[in-house]
Amino acid sequence: MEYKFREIEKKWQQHWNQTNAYKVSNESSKPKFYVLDMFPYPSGAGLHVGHPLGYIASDIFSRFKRLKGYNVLHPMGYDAFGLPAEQYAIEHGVHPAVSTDANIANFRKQLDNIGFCFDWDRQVKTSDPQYYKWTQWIFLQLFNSFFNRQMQKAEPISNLIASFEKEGSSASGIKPSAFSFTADEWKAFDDAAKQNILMDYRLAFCGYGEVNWCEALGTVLANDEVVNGVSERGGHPVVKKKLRQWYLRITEYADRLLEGLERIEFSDSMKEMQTNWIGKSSGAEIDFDVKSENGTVKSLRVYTTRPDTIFGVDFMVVAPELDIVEDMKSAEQATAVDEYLAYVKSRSERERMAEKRISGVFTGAYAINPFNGQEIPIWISEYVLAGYGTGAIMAVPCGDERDHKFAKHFNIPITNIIGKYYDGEEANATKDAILENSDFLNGMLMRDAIEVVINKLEEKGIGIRKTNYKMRDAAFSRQRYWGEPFPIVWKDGVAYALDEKDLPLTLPDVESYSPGPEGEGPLANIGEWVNSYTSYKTPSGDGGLLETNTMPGYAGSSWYFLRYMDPHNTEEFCSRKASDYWGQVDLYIGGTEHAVGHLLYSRMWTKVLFDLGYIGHDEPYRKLVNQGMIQGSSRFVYRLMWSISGSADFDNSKLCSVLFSKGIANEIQTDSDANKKYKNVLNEILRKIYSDRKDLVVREINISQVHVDVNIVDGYELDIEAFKKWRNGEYEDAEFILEEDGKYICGSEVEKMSKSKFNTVNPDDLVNKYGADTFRMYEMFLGPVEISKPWDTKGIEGVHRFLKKLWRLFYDEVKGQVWNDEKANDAELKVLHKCIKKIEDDTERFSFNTAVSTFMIAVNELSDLKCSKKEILEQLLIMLTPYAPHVSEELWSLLGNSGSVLDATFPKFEEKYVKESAKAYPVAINGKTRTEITLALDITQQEVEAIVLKDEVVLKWLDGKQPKKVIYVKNKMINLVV
RNA sequence: GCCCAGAUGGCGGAAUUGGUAGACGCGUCAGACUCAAAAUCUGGUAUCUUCACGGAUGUGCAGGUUCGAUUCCUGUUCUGGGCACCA
Repeated sequence: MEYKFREIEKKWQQHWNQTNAYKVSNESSKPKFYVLDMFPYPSGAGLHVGHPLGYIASDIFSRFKRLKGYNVLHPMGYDAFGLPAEQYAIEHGVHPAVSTDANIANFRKQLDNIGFCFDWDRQVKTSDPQYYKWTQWIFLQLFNSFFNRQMQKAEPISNLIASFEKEGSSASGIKPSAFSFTADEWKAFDDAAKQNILMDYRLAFCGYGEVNWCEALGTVLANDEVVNGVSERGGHPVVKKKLRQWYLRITEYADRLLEGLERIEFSDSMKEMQTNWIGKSSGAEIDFDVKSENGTVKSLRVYTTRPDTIFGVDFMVVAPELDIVEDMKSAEQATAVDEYLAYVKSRSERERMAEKRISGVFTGAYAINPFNGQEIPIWISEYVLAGYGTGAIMAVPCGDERDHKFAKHFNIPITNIIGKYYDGEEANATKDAILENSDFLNGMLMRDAIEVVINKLEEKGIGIRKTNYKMRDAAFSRQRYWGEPFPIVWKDGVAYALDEKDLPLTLPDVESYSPGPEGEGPLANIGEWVNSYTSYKTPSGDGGLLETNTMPGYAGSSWYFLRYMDPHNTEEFCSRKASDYWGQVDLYIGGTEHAVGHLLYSRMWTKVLFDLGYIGHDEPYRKLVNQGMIQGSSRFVYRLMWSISGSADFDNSKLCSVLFSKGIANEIQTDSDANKKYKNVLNEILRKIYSDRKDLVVREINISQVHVDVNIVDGYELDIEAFKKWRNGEYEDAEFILEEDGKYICGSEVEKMSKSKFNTVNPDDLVNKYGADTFRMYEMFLGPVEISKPWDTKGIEGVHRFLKKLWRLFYDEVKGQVWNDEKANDAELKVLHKCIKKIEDDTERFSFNTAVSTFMIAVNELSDLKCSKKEILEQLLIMLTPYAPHVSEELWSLLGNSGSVLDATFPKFEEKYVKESAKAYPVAINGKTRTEITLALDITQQEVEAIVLKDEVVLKWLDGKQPKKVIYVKNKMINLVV
């Protein structure tokens, strides 16, 4: 009886399906455990072997927790809105809903192949109106809330209105705003004025922001679609354009997002990334008087974390896109400024930050140092971004590297305020220097001077203490079709929320996915839809136009973990009872690429829902495990680019492809003799094709490196026959220049796994060849789940062999059943319990690769002991269930068990079976291990010294000398210091 | 440019708290079984050196702390991820 994995896997997948083995109930006496995978986008390319890595890890953990007696929620669904589906629609005319559903069906089939324990009854899809109804509903909660700074929480906007009615704009607990009014004035405002003010406080609000505008395509492009400043498609120029946008006021939650990190188990690096993204800093805002030609700009406000360096300011830098630049420029500098502005407009933020080349222009205006009246030139440069701080900095070259380079480049004189700490060559950002050339700060330690200056600024009324955040409010709209419509109607320039009873506001079908006028989304082209709420009642009258932006990709994924708890609820996004039962996600598995996007947004949404009383916890994920990325290992062939001299009138199309094996290609490029030799070879090939054309000769050998499908390469050796059939026979007539041993060897490189690089490996093929159990275990065996590594299919045989070896402990091909009911002996029990301990520990700490090794060791040892005892094997099967559920269930049932192994109880480790009384200690002399001595575990230091000093090897190394010290660490090692 | 991570045999990796570097698997070499092959089994396999016993070197690179460093510290190189409209 052999291991027929295909039959076994099919049989049990069907069985589990029929018996609803993975159905999870919200009612259970067991403790709950919630395991979640990051929401997948159902891409048209389907799954490659990199995708299931995290799913297998979470599946193992879910099954493990189930064996440990938990009620485990492990759902799966689809983040189905997104750009690729829309792009596909533009190119192929297929409705995104149709292509998305096809992708989902394919995705699902691929997942099912691998045998996951998802409860598919709970599947969600963000593009389903029954789902996005609640995304819109939550948006309305954000729209109808403001952040009460005093309470540090979101509250209904009606509270704010009540405060305004009582106290006007001086109401306590609200953020500073440009609006200033009394309670009476507030009451007298018309609705439009009131709404305008409220918009400044809403957690979801409207503002203006810059987008990548491509005039030629008439559309707004994602950052992804802009490469080197031009559109990816067509290479058209891209400039920045201001458009009305929706935003989420995530900055109000900056401190809560920081504080929450202390209460959740994310890796330190992940917390660091989020902390850095939020970028909290403290310093001061300082107003400088401005002297400019036309005098329209009176002052310039800068933000600095180092007010102590105020006397080291040698120039100012203003973000070029700020409006004041226009008013500050002098007549003489106007042309240079305008040219520079045009340049900056074509630059993306990323390019500006990454730019090493220093650029900038003097505006012709000066700022006045408020303490000593010194005139400071005001420059503009792309390295200062409008979005951070006030968009203007005071540059202190002796203390800041960027400022220093800028000053050196433009020959701006540098004031040294830190004495010997500055060497004239490199800036020094120290806070430990004693200040010089600093007026009233002279002689003061810099770190002390910070406070002194801030106090002085506030006293003189020219500056304030200021906490700043690098994080900006999150842009929350897209000029696209395939996303959630906003439940907003515009009337006379005012945005009004739709009534909850009108949700969902469904996405209309469109004929064309091209953008509307002025960069608006495609919805703007459907007048019928935009006007469909004309009878809608707003407080300022009837009618209005629907918002034509749609929500971004992260809208639906910011709360999906809550919907899984109560996916069919038609009354609420998730009942409080369900969210109280499941609570936080206990284990969240996904890649680090979401470190600062999704993981911050969903944390914010959770906090808002918590503040408003809809859920009982304010952090969505208790523990996060980051899976590494599986990279592709690409293979290359080296193709000749024909270069022929002679008469030009020959038929190019007759030329065949010539492919050099890697070694030959290298040789040709590095060795002139080889080059000559292969020219002759090529000339012979040429003769074969053009027997009548002796005048044609190969001029030079140029070789291009071409990706080849990794699936037709065995290791590095190309399967030439398969290659000839590849790409519809493109290389059918190719000539191959092989290595001496007759092989064609490919080049290789580790790159991102992607279809275009022909380095994707499809899990379906591997499951078909080796089975899901082998595939699952092999993915885990590759290495730690958190680490990125290249995929290599080679080792999968080893894991498959392991499962066959396991099978042979139960059934022999010749003898049939070998398992028996004999009583286990001490050696066998020791193997089992060593295994229990290690599997339990390794699984708990997500060290799945070492767990697989442990299974291998156990099976090897049991094979050596010729142990086929049910007493031992049965326990082993339970432990193996999370990793290889199909074979475990099959053998479990063959052992005569009636219930499913999925519901067995994880074996209990017992110390007494593994207890040792002695240990073979490594003995080192001066830290170098020289021998090994076996000692009892309860031995004393004196006894150790006595025994060790009699050892022959030790005596040889001591060479008659007395050891200075004998270090004995119980259960570890012995070291003699000479 | 900024933030984060990683680097160990021919390859993937192990070493959980500073204590025998290379578990386990792949590959490879030798052997057994076989008419042969596959499958399976047994043994070897970091590098250099030695007939051998053994010795020396060795965890990206350069330093440091320690009786002892893959592990801690400082600097550095390369590779990967993110940088606000891919998801």
